[in-house]
Amino acid sequence: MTGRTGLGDMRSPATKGGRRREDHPQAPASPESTALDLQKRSELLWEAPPRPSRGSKPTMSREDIVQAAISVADQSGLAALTMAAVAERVGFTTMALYRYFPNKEALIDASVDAAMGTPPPRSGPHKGWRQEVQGWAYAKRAMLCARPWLAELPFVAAPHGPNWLSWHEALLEALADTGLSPEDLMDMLSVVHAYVSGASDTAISLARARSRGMSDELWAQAVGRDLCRAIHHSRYPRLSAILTSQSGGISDASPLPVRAGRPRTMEEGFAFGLERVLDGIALYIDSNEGA
Amino acid sequence: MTGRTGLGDMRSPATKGGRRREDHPQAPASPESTALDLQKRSELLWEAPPRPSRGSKPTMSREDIVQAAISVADQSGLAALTMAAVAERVGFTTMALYRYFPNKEALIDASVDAAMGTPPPRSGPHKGWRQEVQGWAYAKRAMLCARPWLAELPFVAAPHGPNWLSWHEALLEALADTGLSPEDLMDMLSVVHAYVSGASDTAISLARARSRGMSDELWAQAVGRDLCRAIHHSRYPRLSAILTSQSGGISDASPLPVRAGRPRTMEEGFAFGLERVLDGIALYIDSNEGA
DNA sequence: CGAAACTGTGTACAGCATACACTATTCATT
DNA sequence: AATGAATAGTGTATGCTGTACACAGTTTCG
Repeated sequence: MTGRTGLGDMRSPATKGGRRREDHPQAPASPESTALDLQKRSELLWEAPPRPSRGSKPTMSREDIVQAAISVADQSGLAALTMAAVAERVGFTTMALYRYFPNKEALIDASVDAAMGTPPPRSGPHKGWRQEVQGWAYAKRAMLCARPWLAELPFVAAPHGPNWLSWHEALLEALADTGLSPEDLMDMLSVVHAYVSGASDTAISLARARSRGMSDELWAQAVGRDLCRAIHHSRYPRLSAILTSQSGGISDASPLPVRAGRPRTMEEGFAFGLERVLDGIALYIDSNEGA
Repeated sequence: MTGRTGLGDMRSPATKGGRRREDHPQAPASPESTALDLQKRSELLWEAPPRPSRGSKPTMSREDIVQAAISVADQSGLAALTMAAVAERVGFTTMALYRYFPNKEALIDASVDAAMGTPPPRSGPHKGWRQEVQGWAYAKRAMLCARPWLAELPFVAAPHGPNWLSWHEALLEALADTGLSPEDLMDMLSVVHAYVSGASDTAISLARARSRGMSDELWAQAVGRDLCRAIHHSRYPRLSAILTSQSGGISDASPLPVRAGRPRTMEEGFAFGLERVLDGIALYIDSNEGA
């Protein structure tokens, strides 16, 4: 959900430029072709095509290209992640990349999974589900903030690569000692995942602004400004009341989420929310234990 | 967070095409210019420029253009939302749009806020925070699923328009009888918002697939396929165990989130998670009441 | 009336993903 | 060793994109 900034054009349903022999002008992509696309993408992500025996050897590996793509996105954001930019980084012409990936979408699929990495391994023994889930949540949030461009890509549910699965595996491991049924486990996984994703949006946005050279103060100011418009509108009585409720209200430079009184940092807000979510999960686990 | 599909190129940090007089080749956009951009965008969203007295009257209103943009995105997705497509819809040449909005970003800012609409008004009296928040959550989820392209835009925290604020206002109203402090209210708002956003990603992705003409079965199949790859990998023992845990494991056509045994629908999964979150919030409210 | 300010049009352009034709390379088969 | 097929990377061209700029027509103020 939610606000947005720099974004490069990605993953068009129909191919973007170029010609397409059988493109019906307005057809919304036939179900079959779309489904096949998803399958192809998934296969490309999971199955390395066999190295052909004939012909000259490739200079680079797919992994090299992916690393180049990631470093471009890390340095300059998703909008800068163009085939030309990646090609230049590896010392290729643009078209050479198409020997490694059939299109930009496939390259991004691979880059996303690689950039996600794997969750940090647990150091000691299992410390109990609550602490383990907390650790997972912070790790995931940190990963997203470290590569804010990952969150700029719209969710399509598929394809999901090896690393994506490994984050899920880790969360299931964190929940190992809860004694929940498989169905409940999957649901809990969804809850935690949903909260962490949703709650990280703001931090990710800040990370993005930072990487574009914007100071934290400037960013907070920009975000606070919109919120503060509520103050002068009768349409937002409660928001207005909260924003003016304490200590002289909100200065223009107040951090976001804007808070009167003792200001809480974004991290504190995340931790606070996570505690609520974990409390709710704990309640369910406890009530289940007797059964 | 999350997977992804068709997406149109949007909101580049530096303007996309065209020339830019003072474009330093690699400059990451100076802090000042970025901040000014955000301020300009916010102003465009909130302040209607005064109608000039001289010159011919505009044929359309900004609102007309926005509606055209929304209907293009509704019908054909975000990738199809191009200046040319919008112009054609209103019967203009492409360039005429620039008399109404300085650039595509501004048009999208306005379209996003308009498309978000306002939360449905409460019909009866306040039914207690829990039920009210629940209603809000379902309304927001429904809104996002109805316009899945909204969730394809990456979050930038700013600018936030009038309707965006109105959703927040409504959530605060739902929380009115909790007796929470302003700071706690804002945090609770963040928690609920985060869960709803994050937990709707999958449903939104399905909605997007649907609007592209993909059947639910096909979509579920595509999503399930990746998950099921875990089964054959020793790297994902827990995921694998869950997926094979019951009733012959997961068929290729199983719905997502994939669940063994009694399958739960996506909506049930959302409801389940929401209950956990609300439980956690309730716990906090109750423990606060004594204090 | 005429100048100023505005509206919508036409044209131009750089950047994008990518189709296609090409040369150079390297192995498998003879 | 010689030959031919499959491959790697290059070069060029195309359609689409957002948008700068110059223009023609319209309206209103001085």
